[in-house]
Amino acid sequence: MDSFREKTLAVVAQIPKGKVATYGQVAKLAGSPRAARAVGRLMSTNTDTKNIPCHRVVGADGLLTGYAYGGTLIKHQKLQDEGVAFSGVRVNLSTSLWNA
DNA sequence: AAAATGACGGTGT
DNA sequence: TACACCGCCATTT
Repeated sequence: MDSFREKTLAVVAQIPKGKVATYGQVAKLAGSPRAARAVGRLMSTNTDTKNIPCHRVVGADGLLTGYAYGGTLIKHQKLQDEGVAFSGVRVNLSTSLWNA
């Protein structure tokens, strides 16, 4: 499928370890700069956690959201374990934002 | 085919 | 700075 969801999943799969991307960034790379919502929806419905590191996708301000596997706590834990810098409850985008 | 939903984002109050 | 509302896009029912 060449659907937007396939592209989105592909983009997320390209996020390097120790880095994170915002929904808006992923959506933009997928081909629709305003499809941040669509991206999040796809993650929640598909939960391709085995193939897609959705835990590396955070909000525009670095705030962790959702994560259908075990909540934001697991997401936060995984990111931190990968070397992502955290600023309290949110990711330090200044140092851990994925620069495509 | 149409309406509703959702892990967002930006702006306004 | 915090809360609320509207707008955007794609998927699902």
